[in-house]
Amino acid sequence: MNSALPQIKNLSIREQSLDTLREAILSGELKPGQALTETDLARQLGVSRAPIREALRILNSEGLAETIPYHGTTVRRLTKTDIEEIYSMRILLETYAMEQVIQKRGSAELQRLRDIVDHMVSAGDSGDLIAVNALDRDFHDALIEMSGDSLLHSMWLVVAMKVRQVMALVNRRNTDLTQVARKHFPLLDAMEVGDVAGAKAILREHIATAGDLIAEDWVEP
Amino acid sequence: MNSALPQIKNLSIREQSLDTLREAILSGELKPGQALTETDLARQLGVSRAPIREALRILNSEGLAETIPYHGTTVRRLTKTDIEEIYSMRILLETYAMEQVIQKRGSAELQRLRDIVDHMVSAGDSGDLIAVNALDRDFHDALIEMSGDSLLHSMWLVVAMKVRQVMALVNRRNTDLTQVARKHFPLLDAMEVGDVAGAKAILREHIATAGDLIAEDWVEP
DNA sequence: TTCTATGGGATTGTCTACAATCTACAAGCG
DNA sequence: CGCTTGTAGATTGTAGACAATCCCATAGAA
Repeated sequence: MNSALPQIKNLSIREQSLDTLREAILSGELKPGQALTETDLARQLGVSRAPIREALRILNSEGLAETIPYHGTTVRRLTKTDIEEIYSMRILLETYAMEQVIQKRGSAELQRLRDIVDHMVSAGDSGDLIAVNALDRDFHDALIEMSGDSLLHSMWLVVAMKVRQVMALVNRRNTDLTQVARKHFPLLDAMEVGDVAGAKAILREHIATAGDLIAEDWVEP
Repeated sequence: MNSALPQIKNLSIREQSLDTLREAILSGELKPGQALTETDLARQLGVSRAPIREALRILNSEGLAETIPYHGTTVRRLTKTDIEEIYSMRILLETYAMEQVIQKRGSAELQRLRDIVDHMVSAGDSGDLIAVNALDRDFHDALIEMSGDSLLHSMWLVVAMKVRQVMALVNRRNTDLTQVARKHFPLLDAMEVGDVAGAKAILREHIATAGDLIAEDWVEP
């Protein structure tokens, strides 16, 4: 049978709640320190507390929420140190992934990355900040995914979520969008010729710069 | 007040269940693939299903269990690829931690590590396999902890759990205990003189060897 | 005034019952 | 005989009620 019908997915209320809450946290809609009261959330989403509680337990172990027994759950606060640690971890995980990718020497992989960067440049030239950010995420996600390491991937998900949250919370200074995207080209070139050390250095600097800019003017409430 | 009384901790049933189940998985008592039926677990532990469910959700996001909707939860299976990825991640996280520790140049830190190794050597000479393993864990945990990076620490916990599980499941060949402990000395020496590259190489080889031995004769059920 | 109980209100923790869904196997149909 | 369809049993998913705990304001005593 060759059906073109779309998959019907009946996600549990727990999963839907989890997705909703996580998205709200990562987009900055729910701010650090904000209370996540089970009863309120249940009422707002029109469900009972049970699935909400299970979703909160998951957010807890993902490091996005924090629960004090009999007191309440809140969106986890982010200190300047947290930001620095997040970006250090990014460097560690991404440079490792990149090394794996380079050693595979797959031309298809590199082409995929080039395509993403090309799109990013276009978006940058048209001043589409949202698209640039989305494609930048795609680029780094692709790098991890192409490493083929599923444990790395699962750990990356945790870090990438925190990165998204930080990006959503920071007052983004007017960066030169046309430049941001083009910064990826030297990286691609180094990867192309199999220059592991060079590529790692570029990537490290690339991420560290972004992290420093954010950590620099990070204000905690 | 300077009381020597032990802390009274009123852990929730969820936490107690979580600890119990996690310990059972990590010790190999609950084997990969084994069913974790909520009703059964609740009956065995003498509690209701609600806290059990929450504990299972946590085990899921820790990667120790796997749930198929309306079908059941099982202890996550471990493939040979999983083992390799776990040990690769160990190398990545531990070498990073070590670099941070070396750059701190703290003599207290190094002394603490030396103490652990000394104890390990004693335990090895008396043929106490359990103690050697525990102290080896202590050594690597200490390394991570001394890095002072809390994000690194939280990610390490996940990996360290998997390592424990793997160690518990593998048929340990008769390794020379008196040798195992002493292998740590070159590492300490390199750290002492601030030889980052050397120390990293030793540590990498140290972990990779252990991982290869296990991955080599890994049999999946 | 300052310290110490004590009560109220809010929140989470737990339990039980019921609903929804899945798998496997058997019954019906061509 | 082969395929579809229905049904039973097991398991998870959800709901709502009740219990336990914590924080804070408030009243009272030294």
